[in-house]
Amino acid sequence: MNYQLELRHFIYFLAVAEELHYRKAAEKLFISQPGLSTQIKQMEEILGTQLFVRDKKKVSLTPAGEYLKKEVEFILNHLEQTKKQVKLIGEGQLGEVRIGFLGSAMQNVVPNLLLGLKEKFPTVHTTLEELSNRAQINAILADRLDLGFVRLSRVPKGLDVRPVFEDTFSLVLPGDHPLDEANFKNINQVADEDFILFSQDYSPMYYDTVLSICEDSGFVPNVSHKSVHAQTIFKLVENKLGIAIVPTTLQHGFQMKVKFIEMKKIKQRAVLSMVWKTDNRNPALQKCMDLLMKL
Amino acid sequence: MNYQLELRHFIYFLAVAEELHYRKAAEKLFISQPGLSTQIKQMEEILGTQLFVRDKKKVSLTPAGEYLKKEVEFILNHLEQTKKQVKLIGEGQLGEVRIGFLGSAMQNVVPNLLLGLKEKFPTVHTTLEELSNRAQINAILADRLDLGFVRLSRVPKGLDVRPVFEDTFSLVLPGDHPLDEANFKNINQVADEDFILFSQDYSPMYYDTVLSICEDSGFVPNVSHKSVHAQTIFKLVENKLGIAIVPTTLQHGFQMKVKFIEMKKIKQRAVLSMVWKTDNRNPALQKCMDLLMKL
DNA sequence: ATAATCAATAACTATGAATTATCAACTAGA
DNA sequence: TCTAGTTGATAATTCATAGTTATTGATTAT
Repeated sequence: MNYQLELRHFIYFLAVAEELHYRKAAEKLFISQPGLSTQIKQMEEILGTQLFVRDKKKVSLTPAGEYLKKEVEFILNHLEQTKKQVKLIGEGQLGEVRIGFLGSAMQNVVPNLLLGLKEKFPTVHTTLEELSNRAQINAILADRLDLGFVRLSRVPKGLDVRPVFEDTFSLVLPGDHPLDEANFKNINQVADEDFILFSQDYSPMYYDTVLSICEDSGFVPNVSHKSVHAQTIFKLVENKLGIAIVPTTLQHGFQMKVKFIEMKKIKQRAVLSMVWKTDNRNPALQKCMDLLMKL
Repeated sequence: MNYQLELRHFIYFLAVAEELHYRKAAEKLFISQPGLSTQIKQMEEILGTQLFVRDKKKVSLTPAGEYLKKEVEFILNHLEQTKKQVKLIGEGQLGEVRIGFLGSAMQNVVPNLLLGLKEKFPTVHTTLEELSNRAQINAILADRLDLGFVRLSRVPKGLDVRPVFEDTFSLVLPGDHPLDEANFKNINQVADEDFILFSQDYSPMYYDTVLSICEDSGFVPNVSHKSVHAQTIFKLVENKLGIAIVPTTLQHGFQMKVKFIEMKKIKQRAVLSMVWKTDNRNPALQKCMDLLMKL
């Protein structure tokens, strides 16, 4: 005698409220009329209110039933929507991917990913945050980020990495520097200059790589300044406070009195990788990764 | 294996989503852990989506589950509200009463009813419509009105009537008419004047009653004008186009150069009755009627 | 190792939804 | 005023399945 309301009740109720006829409603529901009768009666008992008036030969709604009908229509409709949404999210057709990236990834990889997402999965939303390598790794481990774009060769256990973009390095020189594309041969030519590099803790891999480039040429660079922003580095070069070595694509999007000399011959590459938590179950992330494989 | 989603599923789901722990959730729900496990699994099957990730020693929500949790919270909350509302409407504590009335009922009975409702059942709303006797009867029969205030002695089958207010009749005379409260004795004194009365089809009972008043005095009135609005009748009297006989309380609320002489001695009374459909199940109407019994 | 704790699985029980069969109340034709 | 044919409500029964107990396998902690 202490029953609970169930969706079944609502569906049955709505059928009767629409047909105002038990037998016809029962037929529509593919159940027997007595079953329907008892369920409606039970429902009235649960709610503590008469919902239908069964008068001589005709069924009609009470005001409470009238009210409930509207509500049930809303609830069942809302439910149907919810079911669809849940399914879509489960399939990764819908949802959110939280992306972190190094500033240098914004030149190329991240915009392409966003464009691809917009085209193939327009219902997948993204949040973007520019973060250092370390900050991205921490955020991913703490489940505050789904996907990161970093320059690291090794990542903590539980995370997966995969290179997505390889870039040559370019020398960054003041606009009026004697060296140019034509007379540049070897990085030894600038061995005595001051160097401006990205900070180690912003991207140790980059730092190590640049040092190894110099090492391969037989000198140790004199690092006078370190920074975390390309903008700052270029500004320092422009003001003749030193020269820099940066990933080639970084040059796009800045308007500075500096010149870039791409060093195609040196073997080191600036590798941008994506990182994610191995057990991340965000289905929208899967769609993202599929897309990145193709870029 | 073709199950239906039920509210039970939602309640179970929410418990697990909150506890993120099957055994604890099951305890909270007073069911066994295996039962809970199978129900959640079934739910995931119905929705076609994983809702929880059961990893080494810890349960967590998938994005789809995260979304569903919010929706379920909303739905269950909305449902609880609805249940309460339905109960209240069933008890007549809430709802709407559609009232029709003759203009003359607005002087006294209807305002008192509204005041009483506001005090005792502030959640019962009303809609008001000034309508003729006939229009009210039709509207009540067609279920467009719950309650009417009419001047009729007989009503069609299926409707109930009950007098709610008895009023004496008053003579309405131009302001400068020789007759007044002091020298008035008998309606015979105005037997030769022109009479202005409410139209028969607006209220046949009133019409008959006025005629019977005259008849009792031994004359047949000369009816020069008929109208449906007190305002019009008073205006005509003011302009000396005739005199009128109206229910006494009608005089309130008008500012006219007319004088009223209450005829307490004549036996006829202007009876205002309430009418309603015998089988009207609007519980808010019951509250209305209870109130009117006490007025 | 051992014990403890997690969720999942298997076999079983028992609740109660749904069925069939029937009834009582009413309507509409002969 | 008889049927015959509606209507929804009851009663007895069947049967699906939610929920139970008992157990397992996997993992963690001591």
